[in-house]
Amino acid sequence: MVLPKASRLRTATDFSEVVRRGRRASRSLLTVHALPGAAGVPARAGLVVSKAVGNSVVRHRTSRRLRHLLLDRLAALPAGTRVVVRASAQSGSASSSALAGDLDAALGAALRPRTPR
RNA sequence: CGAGUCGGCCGGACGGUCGCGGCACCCUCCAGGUGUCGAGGAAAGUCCGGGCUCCACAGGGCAGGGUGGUCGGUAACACCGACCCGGGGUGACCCGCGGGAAAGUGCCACAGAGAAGAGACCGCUGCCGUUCCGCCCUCGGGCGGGACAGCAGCAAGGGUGAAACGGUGCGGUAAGAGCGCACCAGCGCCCGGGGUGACCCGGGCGGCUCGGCAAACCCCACCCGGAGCAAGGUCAAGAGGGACCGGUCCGCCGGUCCUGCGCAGGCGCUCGAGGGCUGCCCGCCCGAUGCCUGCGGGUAGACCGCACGAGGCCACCGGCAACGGUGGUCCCAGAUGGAUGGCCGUCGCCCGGACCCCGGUCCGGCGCACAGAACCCGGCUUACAGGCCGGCUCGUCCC
Repeated sequence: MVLPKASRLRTATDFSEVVRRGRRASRSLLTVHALPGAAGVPARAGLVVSKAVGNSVVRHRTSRRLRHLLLDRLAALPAGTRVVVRASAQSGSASSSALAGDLDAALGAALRPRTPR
């Protein structure tokens, strides 16, 4: 999809594990699933952009935008964390800056410990 | 110059910055570095045709499907070219699911009397009768005209319809009719000429005349085996079982190697289960550590296929053309949770508004199409903001 090979989720097992067991946080344009993992391996991420988002051209443009946004943020995540970002139906018509806002907000919420303070 | 017609092409440009994938080289591999390449005319719809792969060979008949003017082009086609025929246009040119309706069956709504060897509603004509009017009269009647009823004849005219069983004229008749004749149209047959052919041109004869739908069944000619790159192949892994080694609290735990899942039921091993050759029949092939069913469990990874090809460009030659031949030259995406990009700026184009000496300036705009390769080619079809170029035709004006 996206990033350097080492930073991608590449198997269906990875995806279903993160989506099922990870912490979830939603904003209007997207949903973030995050699952902490063992230190030592780099953080990895994957995208889910369904047909609801639009036709092939729209889907690819959306995932490219999300990919570049994700790339900037991946280094800041705790090592071993696995993240799945799901684009919502409205994301197809959203600008990059709007996507960035929602991504930051959702990522922050998903990474916060389950019992804050 | 205006109007039109046909065809070809482009489909944002430049810069900054941060990134991704393939290949080559450097480096011991990874990482990293350098260089280089990286979406479309439709990549789309997946509608045809092929290459390629597997099904033993890719067989016969029936069924089924497809194509449908002719001659070419091609690997092939439902595609392309030229031509023929029919229709439209002054013309360039356009349109066409373009074999057979005289082999058979069927259908032809509504309207209409009648819709295929049909029909008689209005109408036209004759005969007979009733009745009315006019005239003549030797008062018995006669002649002429109208209306109505019956019988018979007709199909010219009206009317219905998308379509009504040839058209015009003359003869003919009670009225008419291809009933007869002339010419024309159509159909069939024959002869001559031209063309590879569809077909065209000319002449003669015939009976007079025959409707449309084949994207209704059907008939004729020709073509078609099936599945598809998740094709197909190599390797790894795996549940279970076995052997060995080590540890042990004697329950077991860990490691290495070999094999490549277990259980139940059924059918079979040349007198053959089952499978393959699309369906059926024939014919044929494979076939025993096998096949089928149920239950439980495991693996869902890597590589090859996979990008040098019916390839692009240029020149010359052959051909009206589609296209072919020869020579030169170039290497041009290859991902696999899926690269080919994100953000910013300048310019260009478009839309709206304002100013303004009709051409510019300024401001605003989430305005700049359709759309993203997935085994590869040849087509078709569909979508598309805006723009460029050329051929030809008609009209007008000037030389």
